[in-house]
Amino acid sequence: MQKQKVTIYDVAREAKVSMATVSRVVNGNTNVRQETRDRVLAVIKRLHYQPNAVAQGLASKKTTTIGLIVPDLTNLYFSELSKGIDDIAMIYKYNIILSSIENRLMREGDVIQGLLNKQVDGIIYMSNRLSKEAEEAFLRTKTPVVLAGTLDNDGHLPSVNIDYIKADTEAFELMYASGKKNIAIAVGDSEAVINKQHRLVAYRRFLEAHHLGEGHVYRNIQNYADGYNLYAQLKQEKIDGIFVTKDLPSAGIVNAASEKGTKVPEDLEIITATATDIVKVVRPKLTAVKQPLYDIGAVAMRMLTKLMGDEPLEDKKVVLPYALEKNDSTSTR
Amino acid sequence: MQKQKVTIYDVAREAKVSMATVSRVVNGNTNVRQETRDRVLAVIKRLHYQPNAVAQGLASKKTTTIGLIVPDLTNLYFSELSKGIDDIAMIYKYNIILSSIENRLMREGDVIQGLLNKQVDGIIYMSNRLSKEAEEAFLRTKTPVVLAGTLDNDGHLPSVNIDYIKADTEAFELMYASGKKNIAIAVGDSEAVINKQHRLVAYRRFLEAHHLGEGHVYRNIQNYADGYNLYAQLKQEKIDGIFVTKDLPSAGIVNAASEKGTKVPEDLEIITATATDIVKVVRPKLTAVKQPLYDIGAVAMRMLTKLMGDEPLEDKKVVLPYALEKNDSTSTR
DNA sequence: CTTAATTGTGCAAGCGTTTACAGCTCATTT
DNA sequence: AAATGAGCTGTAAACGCTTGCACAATTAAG
Repeated sequence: MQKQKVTIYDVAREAKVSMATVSRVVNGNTNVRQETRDRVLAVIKRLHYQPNAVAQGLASKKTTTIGLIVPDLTNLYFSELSKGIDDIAMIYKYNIILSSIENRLMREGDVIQGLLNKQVDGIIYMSNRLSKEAEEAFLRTKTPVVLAGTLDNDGHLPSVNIDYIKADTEAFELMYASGKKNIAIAVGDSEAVINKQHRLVAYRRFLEAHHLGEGHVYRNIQNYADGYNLYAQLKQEKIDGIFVTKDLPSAGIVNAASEKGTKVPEDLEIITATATDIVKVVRPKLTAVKQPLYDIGAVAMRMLTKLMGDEPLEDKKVVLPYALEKNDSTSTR
Repeated sequence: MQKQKVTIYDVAREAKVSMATVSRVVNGNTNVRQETRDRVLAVIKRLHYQPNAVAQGLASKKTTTIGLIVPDLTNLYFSELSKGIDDIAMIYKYNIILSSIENRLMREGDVIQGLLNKQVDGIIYMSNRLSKEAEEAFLRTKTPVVLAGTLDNDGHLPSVNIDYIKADTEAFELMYASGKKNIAIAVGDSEAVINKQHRLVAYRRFLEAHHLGEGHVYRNIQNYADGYNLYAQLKQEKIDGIFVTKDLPSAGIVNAASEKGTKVPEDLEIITATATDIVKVVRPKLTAVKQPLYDIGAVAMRMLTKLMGDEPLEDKKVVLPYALEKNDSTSTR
């Protein structure tokens, strides 16, 4: 990169004003005579002047950039969230630095430190699991942080979610209502806060409420193949209803069941916790908890803009409504 | 943001050296005595000094940040590409500024200018369609640009792709070989370079080669519903084979066909141009062109690092191999 | 033991902005 | 007519770092 072509200084010289005045014009400061403003704007246009955001960042200590921490973009759950974040960020003219924490090339703490070094004005974090080092880094820094579709253990950090316990309970009860008695749950990362402290808790409470015994918890069910392969075990353990936290494994189960002659929903009901496009592609269509992913992202970003602008937050923990979308993998009765 | 806690100046004072030396240590410059280096490193550690990347950027004119322009992250095609880019970027310690150009809140030229103002060291652009204003902006700037899974009209910009004409032809021939005579094509944006100058050209050539007449081109087939609704028309026009550029519409067609009693692949064969997870979820499984999306992204990013480091490029246009994955939506014979 | 070459280190001038603060010009008030 | 104050504009000091240049210290060569 060579020396910048046109700087604020060039504009100042051409417009016969000081850099300060040019800066004021660029930043929309009102304390500039209309006539002067017009002259400066004309020069800016003529010279194609564009402010150097890095220099602005250094001088003003604001970069209008936020960090977005995400485990896996190819997961529709996170990409939908990202879209909501991105749209609101664009409205408020923030750029997003994307930081993937999926591959273990870099420690999560270093990723966050890198963002902080770039002087981001704020951070949005999403992951099934808030790592200890991330949590510590967040509590240490003064840079605002919001969790989107993610929960921390002690609830210190601002976050946006749905009521997972309520949603899951509703799902379990739906299957129970159609007569299923051997209802299981399949989760991805069983140590993730959402699973450990919400989904699995809901499951246990459900079992107790109806005296259904120990139940069946399947862990580490992450992708299509995991679901497909899980089917054999479900059959063996005579599972007649299952709640699956991820969309792809749900599709795997359904497809395996269809191939092996198990009727869905008559012999096996399935509800998935994340309604994505997958849900309508697979046959039978999956009954699913429809999370307002886009909105979760959008609200999280809006919260972050408030925090970055030192505005007060009404609620630190925002809970958005969900819907249980009844399709063909549960009985319609 | 308050004034930075620990600056290079603090470290210099504590270590009894000049800022210049601290800077050299931080940047791994070899011209520092081991003893001095150790002393400085010790102080850095003790004070938890972290360099301010914005100041570094201003002084060095390098931000170790690249811009990534993408139309829609929830599209698996782009998120797979992004993953490849991200991984390589991380290896080379570049951060990624994500810029979505899907919503029309901002003109594409402004998005690019914003990236340039942030002094990104390079840009990777992906989109079905390289807009005129983007192309002009790219040719004007000295900042290196690489296209990933995208083509420009005149081939001036470095890019990474597969041979679409070859892949599509292979797909058409596969259907022709199983006896289909009324083969159609369904594209998303028919004005996109890839479609207009590659896929549709391949289609026309195929028709001519086998004297199949005018053929049928369906345009603007973008999502699941578009595909689902297209089925009626296919039936009416007695289409017996179709090549679809996107994955979700393909699934829509298959599902509609199954519901309406059309047998796939006996009565209707379908090949999709982009093999994503969707392909294996839908039944029958879709025959698909498997593009090496991750690799396209990775290679594009690697090319960009070379351009940013002023290294020479062996090839300006990289063409990666693809595979035609034969599944159940084409006859196995 | 001088002289030349090779490190190692500091000085200070940037990089392109923002932003107190001060000062100047006029209109308004007394 | 002097004083007050509002509205504009300029001066210059940051912001935190890199880097060319000069010079000191060390080592190698003659």
